[in-house]
Amino acid sequence: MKSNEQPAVENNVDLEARLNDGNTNDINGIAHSEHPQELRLWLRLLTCTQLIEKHIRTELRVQFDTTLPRFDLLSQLERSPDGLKMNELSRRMMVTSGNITGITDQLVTEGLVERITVDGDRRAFRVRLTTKGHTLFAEMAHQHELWIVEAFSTLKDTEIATLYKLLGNVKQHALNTPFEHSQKDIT
Amino acid sequence: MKSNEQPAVENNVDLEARLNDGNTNDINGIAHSEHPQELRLWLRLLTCTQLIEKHIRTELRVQFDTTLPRFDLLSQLERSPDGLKMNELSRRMMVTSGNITGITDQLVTEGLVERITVDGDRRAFRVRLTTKGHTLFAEMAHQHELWIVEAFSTLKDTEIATLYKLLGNVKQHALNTPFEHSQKDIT
DNA sequence: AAAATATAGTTTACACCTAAAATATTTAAC
DNA sequence: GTTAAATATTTTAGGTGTAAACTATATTTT
Repeated sequence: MKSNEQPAVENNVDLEARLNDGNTNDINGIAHSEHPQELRLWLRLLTCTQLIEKHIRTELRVQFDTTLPRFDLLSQLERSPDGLKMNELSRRMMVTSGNITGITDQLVTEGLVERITVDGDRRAFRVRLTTKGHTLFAEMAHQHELWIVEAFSTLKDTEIATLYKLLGNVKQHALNTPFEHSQKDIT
Repeated sequence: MKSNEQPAVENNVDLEARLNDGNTNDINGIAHSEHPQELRLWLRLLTCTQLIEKHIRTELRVQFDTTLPRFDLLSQLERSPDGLKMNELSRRMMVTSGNITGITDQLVTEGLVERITVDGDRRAFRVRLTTKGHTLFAEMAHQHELWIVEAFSTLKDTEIATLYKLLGNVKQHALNTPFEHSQKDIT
């Protein structure tokens, strides 16, 4: 009776399946395809992020009836008592400004943030936490921290530090290597 | 003249902004909030994944006029000459089966995959690469590998191995800790 | 000052993604 | 052998994400 198994989490996660095993290599194709190490790392990075992210999304939905993007936006606002402009939110959250418009609309409807006009620039708004938003975010952030700590509880402090440092290199490299396409060399 | 700066990539990425600096800690609030290390790591992990993923999405769109989910689905099929059932794709890609339906529809329209009936089970389909799909995927996968190798080119082999191993621990921990909610202990 | 450009934000069209309900079929139970 | 439960897939409704077009305001150029 295979009735009550875990729904999807118990299963293998085979994102990492699309890789040559090293055995099944065709004899002449070895030289050109000598980089599966990076591919493996990328798929694992992706899997880790997705697993943790899905967990957080579920908890936010079940416990607070909200979503990750909304939480993230509140999170950005929390340390800016005067609020942030829409384009500043867009930049910090690495999403398009159209997207910020939608999420902000949701949060305004829920009464958690408010749009405030900016003196001297009638195009712009500042988005600011309401009292209700501030209070609610505090609760959520506390829980959120517990989930994250749990997610990495399998690592020692030194290992966390190592991960942090190595990923810092990856991050900087990504930021310094913008796009092949916008590489309009001035030469 | 601040005219032609890089559009968004040159900017700081401030996902990691929502953290106590360690300096600005209120004196009495130190004890309870002693876990920002994990939070920092999480935000950095997220930033790395997002930067690389956005890059890949852009390249796939510009160079091949396709999307990451479609590429991923083709990728899953590539090593299964007989195809995979929808629910198997769903499991491997960690997305809902409804989602697989949509992506498969797209790929069928593009002529890259085909739905094949399964003998003895008229509910199920196997999805299989067409010749066209197989050929096109080979090109894309080659480029994809180059992008990924580039993304991690700042790391030494030993560092890649370290990252891979530590993330393996995180992944296993996430897989072994399903959901607080579905934790129906048999005890 | 008028014209050209840049910027802030919204809207539109479309792809993804989810959870939940609906369909169709298969398997298990009685 | 009919009913009940499980399985495979699709459909539906709604939130999130993008790129590109659009509106309105600011700034720069001439």
